[in-house]
Amino acid sequence: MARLGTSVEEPVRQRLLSAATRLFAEKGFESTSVQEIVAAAGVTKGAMYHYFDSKDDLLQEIYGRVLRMQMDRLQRFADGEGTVAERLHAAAADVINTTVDNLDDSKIFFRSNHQLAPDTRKIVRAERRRYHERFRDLVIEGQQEGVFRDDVPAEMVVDFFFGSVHHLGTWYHPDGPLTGGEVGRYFADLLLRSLTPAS
Amino acid sequence: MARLGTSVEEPVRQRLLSAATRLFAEKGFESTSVQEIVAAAGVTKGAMYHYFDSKDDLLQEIYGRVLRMQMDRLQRFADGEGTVAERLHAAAADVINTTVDNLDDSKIFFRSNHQLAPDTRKIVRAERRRYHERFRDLVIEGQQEGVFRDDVPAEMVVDFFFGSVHHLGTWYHPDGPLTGGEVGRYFADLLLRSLTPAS
DNA sequence: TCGTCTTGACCGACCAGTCGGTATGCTGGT
DNA sequence: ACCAGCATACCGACTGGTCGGTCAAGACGA
Repeated sequence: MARLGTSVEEPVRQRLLSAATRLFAEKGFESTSVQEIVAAAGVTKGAMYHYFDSKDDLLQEIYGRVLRMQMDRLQRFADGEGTVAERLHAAAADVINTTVDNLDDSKIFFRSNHQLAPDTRKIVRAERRRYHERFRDLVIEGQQEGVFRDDVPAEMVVDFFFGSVHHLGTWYHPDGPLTGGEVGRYFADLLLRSLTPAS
Repeated sequence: MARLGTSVEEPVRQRLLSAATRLFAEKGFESTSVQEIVAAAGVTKGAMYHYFDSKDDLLQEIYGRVLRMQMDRLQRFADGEGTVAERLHAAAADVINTTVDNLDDSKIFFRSNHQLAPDTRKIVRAERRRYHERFRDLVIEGQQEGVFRDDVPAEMVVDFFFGSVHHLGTWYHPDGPLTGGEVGRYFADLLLRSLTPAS
């Protein structure tokens, strides 16, 4: 069933994931009941528990999706062509863009950490650390080349920048005056300038 | 009651507020039951509902406290002495310091917005906007004087910086290697440098 | 005795998750 | 061509338990 191109309807599993993402982002994980999720997806509880082990399982699925996407995109830009400054700028602007394009995912990702099962939380944290380290290595690379100032630890720079990314879910509205690309360019500019050595 | 310096024990109201703050920060508002709060404060539910209207009332009280403190401190630095660059640097470093010193408050403040009653949320948002605007005005002042670069909107700079503040609750640990003062200095440096005009 | 403070049993609502059952359709033996 | 056997997909009433909040009654200082 559901042969390519023949089915207009999303499969049930996907509908559940979409509904859960929207609701978790809007009202938070704890304030969303399973009943609401299945109602939004147009199925019953039984169907949900057929596809997922638990409500937490839905959340884990969302985390996995976000982690995979973030890492993929960072790799692509960090290992790309150009000077280290160009690569850092491109990677930074892309993170903002991706975050803005998947705002619901990002809201959940940054706000629901403490709802994860301890084991899952450990995995997420480890994955997240690898991600930050890849970003940090770009900064260190620039510092060693002498094109970035090195009187602030690279870790600090990364935490500084990712704060801004994290924060996007709080203030950015897709129907506001700014596109994701614009915010991405501004923020990447600010990051690069804060790294410009004194002349 | 509770005359200054005479009572060794914190009054019940204060104990409840402290316990709620600690628990909300640790496990989140929705995952903390009233039962746990009153147990941690060493009183019963009845006592709590004598001092507070509801669980939400506790949260509102915490928000009010944070809002008042933030605004007070910003005013003091923004209206202080020195060049605009010095004042912005001092204000920025102070926000970080205050956030780190009251990490539980900050975690709650930045994570529990969507649990607020709609009316309260409106008030909090308005107060928060006034706060951001005061900060933004400092940036604009520097841009008009020509000591800050003005090719990035001041609002963007403020959102960029407060993201980093917001984010502190996620990664900063009081018993880690960095003091709040150090983080404050680093972040304020990064902010000021990102505003340095091309020479 | 009056008002403030505190108690703890209790309430109805709601929650995540379970379970017995049904419908559908594929598979392979005849 | 047929049917028995079985797996997948789904249903929705139900359960055990927790939740925020209430209330009548007591404790106690003024």
